Amino acid sequence: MPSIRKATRRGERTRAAILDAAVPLFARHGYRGAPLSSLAEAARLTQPGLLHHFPSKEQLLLAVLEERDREAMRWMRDTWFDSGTAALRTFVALVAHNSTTPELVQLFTVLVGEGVSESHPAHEYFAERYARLRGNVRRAIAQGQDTGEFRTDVDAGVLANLVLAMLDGLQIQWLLDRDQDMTTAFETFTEVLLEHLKPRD
Amino acid sequence: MPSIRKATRRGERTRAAILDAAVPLFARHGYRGAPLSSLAEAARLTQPGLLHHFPSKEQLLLAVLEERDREAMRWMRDTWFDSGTAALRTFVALVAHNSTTPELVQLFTVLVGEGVSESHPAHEYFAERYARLRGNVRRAIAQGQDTGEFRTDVDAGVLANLVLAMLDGLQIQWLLDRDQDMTTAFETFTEVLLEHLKPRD
DNA sequence: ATTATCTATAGATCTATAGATAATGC
DNA sequence: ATTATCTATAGATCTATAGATAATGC
Repeated sequence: MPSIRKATRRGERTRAAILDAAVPLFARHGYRGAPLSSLAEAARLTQPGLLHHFPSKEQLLLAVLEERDREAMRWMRDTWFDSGTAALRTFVALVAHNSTTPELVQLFTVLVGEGVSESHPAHEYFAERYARLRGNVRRAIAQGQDTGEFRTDVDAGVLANLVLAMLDGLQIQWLLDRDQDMTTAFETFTEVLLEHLKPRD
Repeated sequence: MPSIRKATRRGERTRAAILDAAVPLFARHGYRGAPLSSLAEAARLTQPGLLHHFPSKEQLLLAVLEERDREAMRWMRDTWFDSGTAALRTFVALVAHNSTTPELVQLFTVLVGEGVSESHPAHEYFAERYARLRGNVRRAIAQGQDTGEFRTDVDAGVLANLVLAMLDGLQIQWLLDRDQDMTTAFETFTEVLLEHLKPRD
């Protein structure tokens, strides 16, 4: 309290409120389907009021993605790198966790779909995000291979592709029909994969 | 020629031209990102000229999806139902085929992403499409289980989810980075799955 | 004094309709 | 005669800017 400058200056609070308010709207309607006016209204501001904090809609989108990505990363920090098996099983826990936050799942699914378009402001962002995630997963699997935990005659990069693809694909189906249980499905996938990865004699 | 009424009445040709011209634009920019004016221009019409054939942009979108779905279905008709193994391997061939038509892959990936939003005009369409595809895949696997080709202690419905999810997920990664070879990846997945499905002693 | 927020509005763009003109095909 | 296409435009909506007013915090 004494030496720390009051951290909640008004601007910071408003900025955070805008980022929070934008999540459900971008999730429900996508970037192109959510007008600035509705984003501002959700944050209890006028539209120029919002633009005082984010100079354009594009920059707001990127700020939302970075903010939510940072939070998602925090969730699974540290857990990964004990063993390859533990790393893969952590993804099952991640999927189970995601089932409790449909809004965030929808945010990323809707935006990555839009973002496949090269003309979309988050196209580069998603390309880089996947490259990074793929690298993380690949390294976890390669480490399991190095320690003799996993068989070595399979390409860790390809397996990383499969893991990420399964996450995204199951989310799509779940969002289109909540009866499709993505946790059970991903659990099955993970066990099939781990069985396959057992070193052969 | 004699009794068949001239099949290419002008209206039908224009309608087909509109549907064809819409594919690359919806693929590149999504439904919300592709204005009617650009769709009309690509079909060499004015905007009201286009709306003479499709009374609204929504109806045009649905017509495009149904048209392209019909074509995609034609591609893999009949092949499926010989054996469960053949059915699953057919999907590998489908992925290889898809690699040659990035525009169509992008069309469906971008639109299904947008379509996850309940406010999107194709939301219902995609929900039904996935239910139908899932049923088809599930039946192929269940048939393999009935004939003793596959082990029976796994849920065919869950496996159908996995197969469709993998298709979609790999497409996303491929579209974001064409270096990600989805055919090899899907082939690996299929072999892992088939190995797992071998009946145990 | 500086930062946040608002009112007002420019300027572009978007879907859809009305009604006139041109082309087509029985 | 019917269908296709066009011109013109209504009416809504969208992003962003200019400039005035209100609130905040050293």
